Amino acid sequence: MEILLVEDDAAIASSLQAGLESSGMVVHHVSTGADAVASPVYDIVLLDIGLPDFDGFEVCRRIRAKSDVPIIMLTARNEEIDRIFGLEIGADDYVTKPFGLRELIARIRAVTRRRTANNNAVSSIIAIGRLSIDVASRRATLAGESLDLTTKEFDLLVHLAEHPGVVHRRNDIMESVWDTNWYGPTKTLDAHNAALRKKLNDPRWIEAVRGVGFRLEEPA
Amino acid sequence: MEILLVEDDAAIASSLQAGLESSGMVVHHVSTGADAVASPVYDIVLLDIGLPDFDGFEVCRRIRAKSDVPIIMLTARNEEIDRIFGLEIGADDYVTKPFGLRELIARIRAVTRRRTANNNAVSSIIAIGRLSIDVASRRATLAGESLDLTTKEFDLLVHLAEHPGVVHRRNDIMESVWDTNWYGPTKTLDAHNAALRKKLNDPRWIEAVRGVGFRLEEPA
DNA sequence: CAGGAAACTGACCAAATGGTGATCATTAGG
DNA sequence: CCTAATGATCACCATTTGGTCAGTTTCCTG
Repeated sequence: MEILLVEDDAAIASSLQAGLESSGMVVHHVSTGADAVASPVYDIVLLDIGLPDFDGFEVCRRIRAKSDVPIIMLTARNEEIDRIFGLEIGADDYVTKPFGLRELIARIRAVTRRRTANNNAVSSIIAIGRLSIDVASRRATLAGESLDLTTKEFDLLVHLAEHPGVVHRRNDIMESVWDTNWYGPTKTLDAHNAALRKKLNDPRWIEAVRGVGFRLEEPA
Repeated sequence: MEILLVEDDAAIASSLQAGLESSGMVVHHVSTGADAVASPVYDIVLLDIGLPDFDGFEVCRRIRAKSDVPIIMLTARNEEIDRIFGLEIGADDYVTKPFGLRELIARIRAVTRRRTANNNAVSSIIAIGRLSIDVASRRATLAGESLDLTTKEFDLLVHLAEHPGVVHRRNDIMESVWDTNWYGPTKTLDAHNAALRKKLNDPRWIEAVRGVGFRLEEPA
């Protein structure tokens, strides 16, 4: 865990640095906002609000402009909480002085844990050529354009997209999307398939394999 | 208040245990570092430094690796204080033997009080565009304006905001906010959802995904 | 204890969605 | 080239779902 500590008070900085390093963290210390903005990207930023050159809010904004790194603000007075809040800068958390080292470490862990947890939840994206499907947020885009799909259309697309290029049998699709493996005389699947094809613009996205089922693949 | 007492001297341990229990605390006693590390999490740990297997510093470090529980070190000799300081292990306080029971109890109270007080001063922020939510202090602002939300509205907002952009199923929302996964014919969720939308000014903040649930996202 | 805010509920409505079968088009195989 | 089988398309109808609202109950505060 590599930390960027932005703090102009030398006493506070060295004490924090010692404490954090004894917990196995690597601390890079800078004392001005300019240095902070110019620094490479670390795992997390601890940012004091009272800085000599420009204030912590501005630093926060500039870091955010180029990176998504977690930021914890260190604030001296309680009143500053309201300012943080009002400004709606992109900090992940804040700690008010005086704070214990334990508090701070716990916060660092919490923020990074939250970050990675969120990333995991978002990483359910299927990409097939120009087609991109985010299963968790139930959205699909084609060549950057958002597709407006109904529930069944989306489920059908996901089922096909989970194994692009392979043929899915009608029974399997019915089981996965409609919770029944019975494919009667109805045209339900075909109807939704048709709707999906139309929204994909090019019907070749979904190829019918006669007597078997369907296959999803990017048109040549 | 449940206490984990880590002490290998049987005489000291039983005397401490009796004293603490007469003050209304529940004491779990183990006599080795291995047992201490393997114990579940209690409200506070009293940790003797002179242990038979590995020393108290090591135990402290290992407990810290997995938990944020307050720790008070019990040290026999004054010189050890320096070691505690120098090592900056994550102990919250220490008392030197011999110590009075009254003093120990006072320290326990002080540490736990400090802990909870600090927790109040520390908070975590979820920011989604112009919307900012402070979960701990239960406040939300939109474009700098404070939002006046009811309990359920706030809980609902937090649940959605923890994963912005992803679709939350009605069942999941009910479970998280209402402690029931049953979504009957009632319109409870919809009613609160409507109220929240109104307070967010723009109904597009919360998008309904038909047949599935809801998604929170900043309107374009 | 009274008043008011919050929470819950069920009825109602409008719109989106899904299912159906008739009909048309295409393909495979003889 | 013909036919049977399969897939595609379309319009229509029933159902489901979400949004709104008003009325009632519950809870909290002064």
